[in-house]
Parts: sequence; C-alpha cells; structure tokens
Amino acid sequence: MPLQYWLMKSEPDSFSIWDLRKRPRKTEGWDGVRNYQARNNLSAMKKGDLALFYHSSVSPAGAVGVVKITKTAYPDPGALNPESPYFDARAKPDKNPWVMVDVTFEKEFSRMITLPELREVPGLEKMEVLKRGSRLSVQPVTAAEFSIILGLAGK
DNA sequence: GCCAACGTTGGC
DNA sequence: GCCAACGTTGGC
Repeated sequence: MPLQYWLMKSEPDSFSIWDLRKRPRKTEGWDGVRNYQARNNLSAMKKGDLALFYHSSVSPAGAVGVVKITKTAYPDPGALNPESPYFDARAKPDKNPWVMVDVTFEKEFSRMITLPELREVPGLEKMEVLKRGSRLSVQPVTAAEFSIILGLAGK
C-alpha cells in the first residue's frame, strides 16, 4: 500500500504547528477526535503517511505545513478521564471507541496556503475542506491534491 | 460576534 | 425509524 495523504485541522489557539515543532522529538499525540468519521480516518492511517497541518478558526484559515504519522491508531485515554475536556461517559476501558495517532513535525510552509487561495487552484475543487459547511477534522487528501499544495508552498 | 451547516440526541 | 431540537464547528 503506497502512502496515503490526509488533512488534519487544529485550532492554533489550542494546538499549532509551532507547538508541535517545540515538542520533544517534534512529536505529539493527536487526541480529542470525537467524531466517528474523523475517527475512522485516524484508524485508516499507516505509519509514514503524510498529513497537511491545517489551522482552523483563524482568519484566514489554511494549510501551514506537513506532519508524518509516526504511530498508528491507539486508544485515546482522554475519553476515560473525567478531568479531560474530551471525556466521554460512554467510553469504558474495555470498550473505548476513540483513538489517537502520533504525528511528527515534517515541515512548515514558508507561508500559509490560505483557504481562499485553495479555492482558486485548479485540481483542488473536490477537496473536502473546500466544501460548504465542511467540519470533518481529519480528512483524506489525494496524492495529486497533496502534490499541488506542496507546489504552492514551494513558490 | 454572528450564523449557516452539520452531527448527535432523544421523544415519539 | 423519523425528525425537531440542540450543541458545536468554523468561515466570515
């Protein structure tokens, strides 16, 4: 199976690509996903897959860099911890539906590729993140889309 | 801060 | 199983 590509959204106020770069080994667990479709995408990730790091809920929003999946899906302990903002009372230690992966910093783009810019680029029309009302926080991206965006970042 | 769009919940 | 109400996301 060749590498797969993804887009992962985070609000930079809670966790930014700059936070990730400062972590030991530039690695952090991507936790707190509480949507089944996004969870399924996390579960489908393979070691070595690459993901666009996307800053959401900022103006403008956009892709700011690339991370690598360095650990495949494992149970997200936050779901079991009442102190966690991501606690889910329905999750049990033997039946925890929520997973997380580890991501490692790969690169930061020299500039943000903003959402308005992405909308203008031929070949990206079908991207999930461009759809009206798109809220999925972990999305698949095709190899072609990923390549186009890296090209924009390299300019 | 507003509000459209979405996913989830819960009454029936 | 339907669907209205609700809470959340996220662009603007």
